Amino acid sequence: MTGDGGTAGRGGKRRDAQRLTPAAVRVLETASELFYARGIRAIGVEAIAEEAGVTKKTLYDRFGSKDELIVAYLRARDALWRGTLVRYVEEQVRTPQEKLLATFDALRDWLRERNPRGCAFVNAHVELPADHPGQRVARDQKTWLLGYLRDLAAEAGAAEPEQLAGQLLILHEGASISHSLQAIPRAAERAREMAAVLVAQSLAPARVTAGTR
Amino acid sequence: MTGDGGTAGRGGKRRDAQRLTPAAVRVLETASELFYARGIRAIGVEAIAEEAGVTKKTLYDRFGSKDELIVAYLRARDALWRGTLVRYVEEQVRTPQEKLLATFDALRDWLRERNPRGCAFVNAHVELPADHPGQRVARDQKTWLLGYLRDLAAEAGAAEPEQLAGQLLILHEGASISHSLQAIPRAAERAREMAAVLVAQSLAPARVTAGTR
DNA sequence: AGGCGAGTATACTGACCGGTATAGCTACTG
DNA sequence: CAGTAGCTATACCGGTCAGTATACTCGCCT
Repeated sequence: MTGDGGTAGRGGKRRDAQRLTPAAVRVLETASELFYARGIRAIGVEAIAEEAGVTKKTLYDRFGSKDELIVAYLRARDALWRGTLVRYVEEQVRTPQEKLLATFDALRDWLRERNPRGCAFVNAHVELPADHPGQRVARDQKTWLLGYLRDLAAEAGAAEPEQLAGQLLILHEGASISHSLQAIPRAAERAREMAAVLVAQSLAPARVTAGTR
Repeated sequence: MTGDGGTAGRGGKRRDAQRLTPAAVRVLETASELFYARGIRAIGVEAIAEEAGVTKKTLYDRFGSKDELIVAYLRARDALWRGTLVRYVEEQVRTPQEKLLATFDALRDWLRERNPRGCAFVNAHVELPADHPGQRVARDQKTWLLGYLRDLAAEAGAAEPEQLAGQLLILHEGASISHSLQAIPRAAERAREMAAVLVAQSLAPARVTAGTR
């Protein structure tokens, strides 16, 4: 027993929903699909409720408002991608620098499988107003990824992990968008090729020195 | 010569508005600012008309519908960015490979000056439904940029211009998005650094004898 | 036994938004 | 001089959408 039980002493009505009811799970799953596939602003709560086989009342009882549902959607997606990425990277025995490159393999699979519209956080950032709580989730996601890449870069012995991580993040975002726009075939693979060059360069004492400064 | 992107209107109706009336110019300028700054879906025609000092009737007389106004906005922005980029690249005497890198300097200035929300076409692509006519304008923009980069790459004597152009496009998009998300400071500069490495590598492979023509 | 959490069903409100209608004004031009 | 292009002003329509209200059912847990 977590002991948190609802001993009525609390005035505030908490709806944080750590544990979701079955209906809430369906709502969240449906919302995730529709928000991602057709855009957050483009889809209404009515459509979500209907598609989830739930009444609007239930939706509002569980999530409080569309804005909160949006945040829940982004958080769920955040957790999903983090898990997928880290699992992919750690899955096999790899050298640290192979791990850095493996993040692009993970991205390739992720985009290929069921994410034609690119990064949900970038999309949310574009769609939502600047002061929407979802913006924070989106930024946190990028901050986390940057940190993860930095850690891997440091582990690999990069000369300047922070800088390399920044470069790789740009490649991730660029590949994601280019895929979504269908501007370039196999964008993730191309980003990986670039990453390979940069990682190699960052690990080898400067030789090329393209330094136009 | 880049095969120009085309965008030739097929069997267009009237109201193509090559020459805009003074009121139409104000509407388009206002719409451009508001659509870009706050999002296409977030802003209504009423707000645009009011801000432009124009009645809704005039707006509809000139542009027909919000969708057509959106297309006009995207086309105008397309022309603006193409002009700015090409002018920047051709402005000074540069070697072909300096031109490739200069596109990132142009991007840096563009983002720094008045475009904190990144690429308007990426934003439009995210905001608009898949079958919206604006999607075509957005894709054409990317196709043009890819072609422009390919031509510069070929001019510079890159081993595989198409491939290099694709890489550089990914870098452009990645820098743009990273800037917009404020995930990385000086994203365009970092993208330029990466581009420098890739360009150097693309020109140097298999002892090219560096025929600096 | 009974209370409550979770849910269904349906109807409703209030705001906003894209687009239309009507009426009138001014300046140019054939 | 009359017609028309370009414009203002205002009111209105129909639809959509977030969110609320009411009333009722079912099953679990004290």
